[in-house]
Amino acid sequence: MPYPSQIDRDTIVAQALTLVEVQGATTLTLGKVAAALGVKAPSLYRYVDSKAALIRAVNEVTLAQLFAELDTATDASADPEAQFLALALAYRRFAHAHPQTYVLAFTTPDERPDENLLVQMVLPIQRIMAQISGDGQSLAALRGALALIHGFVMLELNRQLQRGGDLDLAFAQSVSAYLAGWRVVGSAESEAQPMQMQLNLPL
Amino acid sequence: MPYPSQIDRDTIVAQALTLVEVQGATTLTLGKVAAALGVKAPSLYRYVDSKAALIRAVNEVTLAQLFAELDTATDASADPEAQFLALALAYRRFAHAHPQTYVLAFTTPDERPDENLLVQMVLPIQRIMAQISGDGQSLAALRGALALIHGFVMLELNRQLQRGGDLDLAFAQSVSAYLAGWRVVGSAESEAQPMQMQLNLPL
DNA sequence: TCTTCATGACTAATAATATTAGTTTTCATT
DNA sequence: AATGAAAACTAATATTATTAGTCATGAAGA
Repeated sequence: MPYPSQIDRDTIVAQALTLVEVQGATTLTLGKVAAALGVKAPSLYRYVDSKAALIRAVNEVTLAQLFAELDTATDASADPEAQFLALALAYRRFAHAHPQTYVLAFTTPDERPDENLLVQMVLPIQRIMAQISGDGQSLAALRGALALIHGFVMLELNRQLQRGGDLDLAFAQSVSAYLAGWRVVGSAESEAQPMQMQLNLPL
Repeated sequence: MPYPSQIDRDTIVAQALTLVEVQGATTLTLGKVAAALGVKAPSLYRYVDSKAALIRAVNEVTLAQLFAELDTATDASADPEAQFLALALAYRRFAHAHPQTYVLAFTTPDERPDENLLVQMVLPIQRIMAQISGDGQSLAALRGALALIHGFVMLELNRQLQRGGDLDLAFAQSVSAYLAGWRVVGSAESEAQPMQMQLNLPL
């Protein structure tokens, strides 16, 4: 039974994603993807423009999955802070469950996914953030929140938090502290303070 | 004048670093590094074990530079919060000045630099953080601070903060908010709250 | 001065991959 | 049964990293 292997683009992307998660992104090769599908490497080119395009597709699937998880984690009944923390924890849980593909999606210098996907992903978090901080500040607060969550996860996944201690607790505490801080700033509606500090600095 | 080009390891690493910063990390090739030094690729192997080792060396230089900048930015006379913000701004300024090498140093999945270097880099920030948050929490607070700063910078460098607005301000505000939040948590010395929230969540 | 030898560069060769070009198999449709 | 498109294949090319073995240089000792 020679030829008819009958693969399609989605299967290829799914297989590549699995291989990345299992063997790491750096060792991914078109040959391996093809072999896993019972096919030779050049056959993939009928469905995928290049290895770069394949990685881009993998990254888009990863983001879509993360997006779906965040959607699942939203619970409109809870108060905004609890909702936000729930989203942060769901986000981190996803990254822990898919470390290789998460890192790949957010660090591939070129084959970054479509920006619209990122915007979409952030919607649940943004909605909630607008409730916590003042409207004028909500974009800044959102950016900092993403930075904190993404940064924490990246440091963890890159094994740069190796001095023991309870990382779950540190994450929850840091996110809580960040929220508490914006609550203060938001209610005082003083954006003068950070501005001033910025100008006071050396360098 | 044939052979004696006389290169050495430091020169090679410096040249590689320059090429990364100018042309990007993905297009770095041993051939280019060698050519820039008036030499052929195999000659590099007398000084460097492999391309991976070269990248590791580049990453260590990058971290050492960042470390030095942070040291310069510390001003013991200022109050802890101003000091911290100064460090955060210096950190971000470095990342903006060396985007390619910064990203490379923190995202190369394998050729990550020696962990001791990371610990060293963090010392100035850690010293100050211990003054701001309670001692018991200082490690957690430090981790969150690094996450926020590193995460913000990574999102910027990966062009994932594209919706306009004043990024300088957002950064300063977010760092300030984070600090303010820990001041609250620290003074209330209640670590029960985030703990509890963590357990209250859906999922 | 001549020889020798280590150093440091070189050329040539190998292996792994991505990618392209051209060929063959299969199978549905005439 | 013949044909033609679809989908796989094999063969070939280009780029790199890496290794093996060769040659030039200049200092140290005869």
